[in-house]
Amino acid sequence: MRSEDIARLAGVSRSTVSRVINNYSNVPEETRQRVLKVIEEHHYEPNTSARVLAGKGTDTIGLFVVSTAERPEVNRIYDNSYFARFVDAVTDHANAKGSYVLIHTVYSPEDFLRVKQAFLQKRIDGGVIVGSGRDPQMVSELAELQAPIVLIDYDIAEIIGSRLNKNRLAVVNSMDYEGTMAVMEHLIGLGHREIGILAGRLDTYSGRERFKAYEMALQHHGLPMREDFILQGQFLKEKAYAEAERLARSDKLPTALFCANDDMAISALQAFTRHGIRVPEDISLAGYDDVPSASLLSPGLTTVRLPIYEMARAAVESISRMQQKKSGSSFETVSFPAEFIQRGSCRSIGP
Amino acid sequence: MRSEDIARLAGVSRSTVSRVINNYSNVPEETRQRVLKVIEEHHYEPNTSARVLAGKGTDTIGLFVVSTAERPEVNRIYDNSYFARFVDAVTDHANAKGSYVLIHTVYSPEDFLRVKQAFLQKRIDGGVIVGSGRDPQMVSELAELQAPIVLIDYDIAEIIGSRLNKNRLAVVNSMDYEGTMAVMEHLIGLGHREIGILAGRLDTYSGRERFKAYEMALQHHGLPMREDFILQGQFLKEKAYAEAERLARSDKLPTALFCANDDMAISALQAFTRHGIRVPEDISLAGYDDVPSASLLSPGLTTVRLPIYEMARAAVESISRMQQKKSGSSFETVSFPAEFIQRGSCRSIGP
DNA sequence: CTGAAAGCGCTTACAG
DNA sequence: CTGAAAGCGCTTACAG
Repeated sequence: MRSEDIARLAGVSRSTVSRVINNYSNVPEETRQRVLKVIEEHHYEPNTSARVLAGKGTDTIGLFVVSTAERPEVNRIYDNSYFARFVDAVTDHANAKGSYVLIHTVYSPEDFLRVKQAFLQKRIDGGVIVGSGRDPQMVSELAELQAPIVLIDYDIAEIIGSRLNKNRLAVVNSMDYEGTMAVMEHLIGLGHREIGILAGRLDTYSGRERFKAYEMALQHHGLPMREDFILQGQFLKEKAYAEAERLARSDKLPTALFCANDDMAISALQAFTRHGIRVPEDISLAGYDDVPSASLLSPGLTTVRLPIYEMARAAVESISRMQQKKSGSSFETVSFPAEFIQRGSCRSIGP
Repeated sequence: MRSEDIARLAGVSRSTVSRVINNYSNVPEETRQRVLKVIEEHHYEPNTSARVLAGKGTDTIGLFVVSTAERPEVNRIYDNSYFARFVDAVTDHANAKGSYVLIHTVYSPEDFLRVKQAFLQKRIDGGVIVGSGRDPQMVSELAELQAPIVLIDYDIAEIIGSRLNKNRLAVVNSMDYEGTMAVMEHLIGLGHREIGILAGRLDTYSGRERFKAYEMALQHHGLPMREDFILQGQFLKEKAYAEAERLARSDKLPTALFCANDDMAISALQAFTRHGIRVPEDISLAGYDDVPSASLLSPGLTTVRLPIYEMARAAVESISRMQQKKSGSSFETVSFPAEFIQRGSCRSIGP
């Protein structure tokens, strides 16, 4: 069934059918109703490819999850609490406002080609990129696409300082520095002076911010920063487990360990438990993100809630806003506050 | 940049450009290379809408998550461990074989209209439906679409028995009955004779199968089935919490409670803990699905691993297979075994 | 208010 | 081996 069939059945031209579909005002109510009736009766839906080819939007936003560090042979985004939640949140917001979401994950250069293709082949009206990390090459290639793009968790300074095309580009972050600061102040307030960190990927904006805040907090309070208390977990569960295990086997434990995300904190907890180190009795533990499991552990994990839902909403809204304004170079940026969440995994240590 | 530009630059016609893009064999190597070179240099990508309109596939599969029972005003798929994992798994498999995934969730009739539109508007080559439950109306509307469709977790008998168009329709399930049986046998083997159930949605295939197996196991072993030990949780966390709480307050507890999914088991655990009922000392608890949190709880949750990854792979492969064969009515169906996983939440009770 | 016509950017018989 | 042309199903100036 094509618009031509509808036109014939309703006794009008294809032009008129198109006008009622696209809500043109200059169609008499009587005609509109007649056409609408035929459309309904035949469950007619206009072919999207034809509409897009004729100049309409796709009503689809792309969502691209970049995770080049993981091993492609294993489960891909599957099992990564952080990414999975972004996918869900973006989908929810986009669907709620009537857009479809086109998803592709990126684990390899070929995968990245697929995201560029999604734009170049005009499959989407704009795209949200999660996890571009510190890949200026990737970001500049995306910016050249000239399509509405939202980067989630990306260093704004890097964009401002670059020769990047900032036209129709937006960045959505959360306040990782402040969030981490809250954890550190909490720990220090509880009397901890030997605080370690299980750091995330430092080629990631959030990874760097969380690390910086850790350093700053120690420095601010005149606390020592010990090399052996700095573990590189790279936001990966296995890596974090190995690092925590290494710490567990060493002769000296910090009294508290801040983990740059919950997945790593949970891995650390498992490693500690396996080595007979109790949380929080022997070591206090804090995470970041507030994944669903965080509240289920015993003790509950003290952490920071990452405002994923709000960030996803901002990203989706940003895309449609940028899509509206064809002209001018808009460069939006938002940063959402994160909420410190105190549970039982950190204890007070007396003097 | 359009194919015409490439043609001009390469000194050939659009026909030839199209032939090299589509890998026609009758293009001399020399010509092919010349065209390819121009394409590369200009980062040319053919417009998908035009290709589709001219008869090519969309290289996109739809993924539709139906969850009409939840309240739409709250977070949507976000926070539902089961659905989120399917989304991830299907995306991974589809992306790995070069397909995009178009997602839309369904919480209302309007949302369902959007999934039908995805087919009718020719946005996708086929679709995977998760959670259609026992909605014959929905399923028959989908079947009429005549597009490759895979139903996940749907009663095959209902399709066989119906006048449904089974052309290019497939069903992917897991062996819920057997999986539940394994849990029940385990419980009974541990000496439990008073076993309750926190049931899932009975308008869902898996919900019914798990309930049936529960009944059958009791019956087979001559154990009583007590009304007050049958709780309706509907696969919903809050509902499960409330029901578990009601049980906790009653004067008589079963010695073991089988929960039709892990989310509900976790809710029950929380409710019990809140009421001073210990697991497994006061009551043994088992779940289903093996969500990531299941192994993190203390005690670890005894459960059944739902083979989501394998099911997703089968669904994706099924779509492409059905898409190939244009002719004949194919009706595929697969059911994956589920694996019983013993952890610490069920204890042996002596005679 | 409305229709004929051009155009969107491809693909693929068809003819040579 | 290759090009001209028709066709995919819409939308939107344009003219009336």
